Amino acid sequence: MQRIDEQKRKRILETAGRLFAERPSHEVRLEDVAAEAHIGKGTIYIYFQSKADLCFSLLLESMVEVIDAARTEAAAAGTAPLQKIDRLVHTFMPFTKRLMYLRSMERELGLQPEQMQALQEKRRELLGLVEGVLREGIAAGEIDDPHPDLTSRYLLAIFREITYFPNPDVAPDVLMGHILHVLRQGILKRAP
Amino acid sequence: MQRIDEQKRKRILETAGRLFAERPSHEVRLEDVAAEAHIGKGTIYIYFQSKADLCFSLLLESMVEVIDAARTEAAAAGTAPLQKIDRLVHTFMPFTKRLMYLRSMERELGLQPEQMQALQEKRRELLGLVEGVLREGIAAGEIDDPHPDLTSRYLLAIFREITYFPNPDVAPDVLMGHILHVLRQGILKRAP
Amino acid sequence: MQRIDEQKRKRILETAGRLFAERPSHEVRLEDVAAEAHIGKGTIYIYFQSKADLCFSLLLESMVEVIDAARTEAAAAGTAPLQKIDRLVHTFMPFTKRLMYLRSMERELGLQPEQMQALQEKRRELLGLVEGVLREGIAAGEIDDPHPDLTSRYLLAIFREITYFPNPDVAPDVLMGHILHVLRQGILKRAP
Amino acid sequence: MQRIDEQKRKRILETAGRLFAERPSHEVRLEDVAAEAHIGKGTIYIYFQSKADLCFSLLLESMVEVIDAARTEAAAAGTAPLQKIDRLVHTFMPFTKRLMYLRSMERELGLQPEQMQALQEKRRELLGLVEGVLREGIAAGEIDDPHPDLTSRYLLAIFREITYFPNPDVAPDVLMGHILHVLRQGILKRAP
DNA sequence: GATGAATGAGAATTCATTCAT
DNA sequence: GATGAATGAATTCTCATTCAT
Repeated sequence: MQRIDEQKRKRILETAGRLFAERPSHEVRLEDVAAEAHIGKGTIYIYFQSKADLCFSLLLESMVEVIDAARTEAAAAGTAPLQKIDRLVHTFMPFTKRLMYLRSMERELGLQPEQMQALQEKRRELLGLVEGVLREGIAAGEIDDPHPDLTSRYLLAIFREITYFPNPDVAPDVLMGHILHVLRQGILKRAP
Repeated sequence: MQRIDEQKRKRILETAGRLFAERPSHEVRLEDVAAEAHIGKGTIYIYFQSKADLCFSLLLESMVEVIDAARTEAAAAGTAPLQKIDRLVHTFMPFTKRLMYLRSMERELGLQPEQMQALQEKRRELLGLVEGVLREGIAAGEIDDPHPDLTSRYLLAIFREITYFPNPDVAPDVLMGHILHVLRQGILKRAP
Repeated sequence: MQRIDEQKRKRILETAGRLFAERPSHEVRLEDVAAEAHIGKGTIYIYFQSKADLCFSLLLESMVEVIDAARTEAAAAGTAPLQKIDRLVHTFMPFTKRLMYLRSMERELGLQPEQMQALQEKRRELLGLVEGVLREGIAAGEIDDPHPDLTSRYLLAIFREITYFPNPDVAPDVLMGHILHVLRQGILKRAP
Repeated sequence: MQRIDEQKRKRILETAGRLFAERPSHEVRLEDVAAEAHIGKGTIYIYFQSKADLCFSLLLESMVEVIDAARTEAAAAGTAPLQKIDRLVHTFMPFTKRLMYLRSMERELGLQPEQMQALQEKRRELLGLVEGVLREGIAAGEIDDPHPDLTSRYLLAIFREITYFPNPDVAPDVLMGHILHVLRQGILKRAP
């Protein structure tokens, strides 16, 4: 008698994550996931209730991971706020990329309201981390932002955009540098 | 594919646009489009080669429309650059909203490379308009932005984000005002 | 443009009837029905909403047919009641045989309450015909039965039984003759 | 197939009997049976070769039980034949009810010919008991029935019918009384 | 040109059965 | 012997596309 194997659950999730990163969820057949994970099709249904549940789990657990990683970065002491933002973003990127398709299909998954809420909460948590960094800067007198909640959303939006539609002509460093530049001083010319 | 009745073609496109705005493309059956447009299912295939082609056409022609509208705004003389940006964005919004689902499904459509390129080009044109406004401001000495090409992308990303995930707690005006605020002076506290 | 073809609907129903007569409904794949009817699998779904709906329609329309046929027999004037019963039964037999499997699977079909009721009603109608013949006999002073409603049920039960489990050792005529014999005088010996 | 624990085998059979009495066999998963019997799913396969074999065993052993019980009733001396019939029927009822679904699915089970024969034989045995009672009555000059073999089938058919489709409007006693009434004197009016 | 009936490829899910532990 | 995790065959229904009318 084999035991329910957390390892196997992880393996399914990883495999699914890989495939869902390559193509939209409704083009990924669970049969493919099973084949890639070297398990039987039915096995997936032992660990997940349905395809939607698999997607949801993948989404949620990925967010938990990224939030954990980000929290560590955000907690690092003695760093300038904008630098922290920089770090956070670099933490987000691989996750953002991997979940690209899944995120955009969230509506199609037919998730339960409580699942939607769980995701929503994670999203808020993530935004909260960025916002927190901004607020720290405000508290420290280093940042002047009347709406750090909105700014954090812009930041994530920008990161998503440049992750989903990467521009090969512009090096990521240049990009990131420029974002910080805009954050730092805006784009309005000011008198010397 | 005959092109007899341009009116009918438009009607199909409009109807499809409406339905694709409500739900993801693979949940919109061509039968629904036909029914709503009061035509036969087969008729769609007279005007479009396939469902993907219909989506592509919708996407492309919508972008042409929005670009036209935006070009007019961008050409309006005697307006401050950031104000023009504001105007542009208001022009984009309804289109962005309508194409929300379609955009995020672009990859699933299985478009031909030349179709992808056509869309890419339109996108660049749109970004170019925003970038142009920024460059005008730079030329006029009103704006100081080393990468107006990147800034224009940020702007569109932010507009997309706030369109896709609207936050009912923050009035659009506050939002827009804050975006412009950030653009204007960044978020870094500066000595008085 | 082909028209919705009542002929085709009938053909599907007939084909299905044939297959459902041979084996239990859940062993009959709609694909088989389609193949036998020389139509595409999807065509069935044009004429019927689901497999259950097909089964229901088959059941209901067969009952309508048999009731029609039986009504004619029952209306035939100038026949002795027990002879009428004999006739009715001969009318039922082929239908009973054909619907054998379907009847016994009715519960599995997951029919809608209103569908159940429709069938129930037809069943009552059928029983009512037999009961009616008995009541006629009662009215004519030829029959003495305190519960013709129950007797009609027994009759149908017997017919079903001998149809479902035919006994090759006993000729149908002998069987039928014996049933009528029992109905006529019971099985209790009486003094001469 | 080992036969270690006869207790366990019985428990499985009982549990299965309970579930098969509630819903058709193909809606009863062996997993359910195992769960209800508080054993592992695999254990069933130690005692039975397959689901069909389990059903067959249930059917056969239930019939053995009912035949045993009925034999006792039939052997009771000094009772009028029709009264014995009445008793027999009351013995059958719970079994008939419990096997309702299984009986009607017999054909789906894909039983081996020898299994079919075994069941057939039990069925004959059961009918034989009823027939025996009738023959006793004939021998005793109390009954006048040229075909007690057929009459016994009618009786069982009627019992099955009223068990499968019970009519809440008619009390079982009335029903049974009427059946005996018909057996006693038929339904033909006779001159006084 | 227009239509909508016909088609059939395609995918999620279930569950009897097996077999490693 | 007992278990239950693993397996994969099997089937319904959907919908883009075709084509007879």
